[in-house]
Amino acid sequence: MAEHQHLYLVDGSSYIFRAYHRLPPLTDPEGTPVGAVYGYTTMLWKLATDLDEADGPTHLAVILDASGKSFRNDIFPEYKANRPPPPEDLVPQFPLIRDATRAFSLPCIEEQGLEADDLIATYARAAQAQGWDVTIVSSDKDLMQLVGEREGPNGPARIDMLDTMKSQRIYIEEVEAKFGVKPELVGDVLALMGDSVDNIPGIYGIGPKTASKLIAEHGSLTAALDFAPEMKKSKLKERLLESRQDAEMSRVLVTLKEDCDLPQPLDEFKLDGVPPEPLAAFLEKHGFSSLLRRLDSGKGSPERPNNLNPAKQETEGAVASAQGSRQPLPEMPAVDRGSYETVQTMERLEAWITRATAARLVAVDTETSSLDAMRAELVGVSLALGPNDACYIPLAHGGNDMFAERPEQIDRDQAVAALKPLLEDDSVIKIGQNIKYDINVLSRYGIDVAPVDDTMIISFTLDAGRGEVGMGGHGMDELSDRHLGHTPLSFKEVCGTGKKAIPFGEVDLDRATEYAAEDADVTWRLHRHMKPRLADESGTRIYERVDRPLIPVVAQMERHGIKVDRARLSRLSEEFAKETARLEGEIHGIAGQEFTVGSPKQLGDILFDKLGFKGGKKGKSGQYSTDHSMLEKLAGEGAEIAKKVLEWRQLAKLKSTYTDALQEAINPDTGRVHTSYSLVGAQTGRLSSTDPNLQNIPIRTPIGRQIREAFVPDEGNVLLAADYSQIELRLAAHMADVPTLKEAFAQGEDIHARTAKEMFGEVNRDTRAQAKTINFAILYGISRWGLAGRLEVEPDEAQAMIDTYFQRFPGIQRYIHETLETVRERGYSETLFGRKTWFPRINSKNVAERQGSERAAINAPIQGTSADIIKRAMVRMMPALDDAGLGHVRMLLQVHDELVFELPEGDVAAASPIIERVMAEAAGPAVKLDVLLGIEIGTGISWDAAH
DNA sequence: AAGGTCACG
DNA sequence: GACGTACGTGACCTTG
Repeated sequence: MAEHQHLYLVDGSSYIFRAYHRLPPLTDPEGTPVGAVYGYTTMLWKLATDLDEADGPTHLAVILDASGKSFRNDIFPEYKANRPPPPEDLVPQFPLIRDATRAFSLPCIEEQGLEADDLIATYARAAQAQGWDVTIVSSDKDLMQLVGEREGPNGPARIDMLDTMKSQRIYIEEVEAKFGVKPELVGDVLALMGDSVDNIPGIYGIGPKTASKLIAEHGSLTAALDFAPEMKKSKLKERLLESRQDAEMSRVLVTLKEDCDLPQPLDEFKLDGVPPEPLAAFLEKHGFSSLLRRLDSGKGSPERPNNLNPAKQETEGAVASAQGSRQPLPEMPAVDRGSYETVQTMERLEAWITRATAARLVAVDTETSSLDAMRAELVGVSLALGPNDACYIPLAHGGNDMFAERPEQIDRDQAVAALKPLLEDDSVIKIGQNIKYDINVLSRYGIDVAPVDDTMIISFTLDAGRGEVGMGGHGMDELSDRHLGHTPLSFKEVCGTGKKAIPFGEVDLDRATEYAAEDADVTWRLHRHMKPRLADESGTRIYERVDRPLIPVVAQMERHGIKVDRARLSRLSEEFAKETARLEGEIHGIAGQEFTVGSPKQLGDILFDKLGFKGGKKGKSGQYSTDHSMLEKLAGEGAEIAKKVLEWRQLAKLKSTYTDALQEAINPDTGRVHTSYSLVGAQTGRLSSTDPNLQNIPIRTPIGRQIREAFVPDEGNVLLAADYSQIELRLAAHMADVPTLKEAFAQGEDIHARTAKEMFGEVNRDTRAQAKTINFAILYGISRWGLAGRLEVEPDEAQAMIDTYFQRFPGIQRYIHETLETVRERGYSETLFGRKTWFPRINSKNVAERQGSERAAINAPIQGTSADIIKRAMVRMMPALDDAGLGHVRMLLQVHDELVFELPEGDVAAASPIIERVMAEAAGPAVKLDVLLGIEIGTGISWDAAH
């Protein structure tokens, strides 16, 4: 009797996508993401060592999708065209899958022009024909067409499937349960359903239910389509008649090709034990130490012989292994600026590109003529592959100076063309310090830099709040000082400062190389130093899944920019100029003298000394306070001059900060305004916006709103503004677990009115306004004096309100207490998604300092969670719109709880529900909220009109 | 460069 | 008894 043979065919490509999404984002000691590879490795381990199991494999091969187009694209060019690009930290794992397979000494099959499914089908049929049993390790629904039944001892051999992720075998019964038809009809069902991920059209409006019903009733796709004319009138009938061709083409697309040429004969798939040496080297390299120990202990197999459940069970072990096994990093040699190369020939450039491609990790820095990425000219590029292994490629030095001799340099276009494949190579990670800048500069030269890693953002993930106040502590010079004990050449030292400053393009090449190559070198070193800390300090999740994928998204928003109506701003500027001039005259008249109205010092002296109004001095400067609340108070007492100064200030502010400045900010090439978002701007994880700041455009007063009317869509388009309604209060309700608030949100109540009712028993304009103030006070960390000041009541009364609030909304007090306890103990707060913010002064002896930290610490988890949620929505937004054929919708702005889009008017109906869904569901699946996230959407021909 | 003020969430 | 009083930002103006 022939020995029983059982072939396992592993669908490698589909496995790693699922492993990526199911497993935590681990990184190896060098900082390369390996979560999916780890999952894949444990699965292979289990399979390859299951030889002795009853239903285990005697033969095994891994089948992968080859890159590039398949024959299906010849049938239908748009096949798989809608696929969003794979996640950034998954891309570099693809080549590692092949490494892992080779490490097990297993065959790894892929063929240009064929998909893994076709090879699997072909091998499965070939093995079946020889009387072997076959198990397909996959859960892909297309492959379910192959599943068959063993029809008695002499019938054809069995083909089944194994979903290792769910530890589930898929036999014919499971296929029938899923599709309502036998496996041979599954293709007919799929042809009707279509598949949005693969862009198989199917028939619009027919989903899995209708499709399987039709096929089950009529017995085949052709029969169902033939029957359509006899159906009674319905939408379904119309669609079947209209889209018959689509369905027939879809049927061809979902058909598996079962007669490919076999790249390797079946016999070579024989399992013969796993040679330990290459496997050990692989496990060692990637820090999979728990697997390595098992290998060393000679067991050769994981400890669970009976159940197939590697993924779930291995998760914790994986974390432990990736974190625990890391050896101390080798010392890096001191920075030696003399070691850097100036690359001046194509030959040398090609050599660097070849080495960088092989290294799979390269630090990149661009030198330019401007800090504004949307205007900067490329002056040079530096690369680093290791400590003191860096170069500078000058591209536009000396070009502007007609008298100096232009130093030898590679032609810029030629260099850009040569660098493009490297900078776009999926398997090479480009490290940058604030790489969003380089992405945007290079994007204007036709290079789409990806995948990327960013030392500034890694630093922010690890150390937000830890640095000195100001710069935020994530600039390169500070990081280099702090982590490497090295002070790099500063830009000032190289280019000078103030009037004597020269553009970088005029720096001589030796000096330029020292500066530029050092920046890349230092960036590479910082990456080596900090990236592994992410795993050790539980920063990987927020970095890999939120902040890092956000980089290209925000970069694109910046490149889009937003159109601004210059003429409209100019008219407003004129109006404001006239008004301020008039007011200034009147103010001088009342004061009885001329003075600078814009000087708080002079104004204070006029008001309180000359005119004799009562008011207090302020702080150490000894200057009178003249701020809004003080002027309001004086105005309330009848001071005409205070009213006029208030009005003057409003108009002067609007003119200088908005109507004048925004006109200046219009980019001459694009005609639009391109802000720059900082991903490390706010300690809580919020973005910030600069040059110009588009997150503080006026909205609260009618006069200010006129500025919003100048933000407009392109012709034929509209602006769409979508914002989270009361997101921070909703999050507070969830995080502090406040039943009353949660219920109020669930009922869709006006939350401030509800608070007023709880607090004062009565809802009117006054009590609602007070309640609103109290709600915000809670979010910001309350004090009786602060609240008293805002509500203009006595501190005792404010304290009574706080007590009532805590009583009516149990949970809040506990949240505040527990948050502070944790922060005092650990030094940092955490959002629901694990983002940390450090509070180094939380235990300060200085009371003001300490209490300030306490208030910030109460607020940070709430503000930070809200920031995490909208960031997650931003990351998912374009793929979701793309899927719906709305890839042309442009996401332009983010204002903390609001996203602004530009799209053709006709697409509003299609895009709105997608935008709403992505935003509303952005917390999941990582976090399940007890409250719904409400989204409000508006559209219009200006940003103002969209609200 | 610092302080004051005020625009936003 | 001090210390100042709501969280997070960025831009502009005046002053030293």
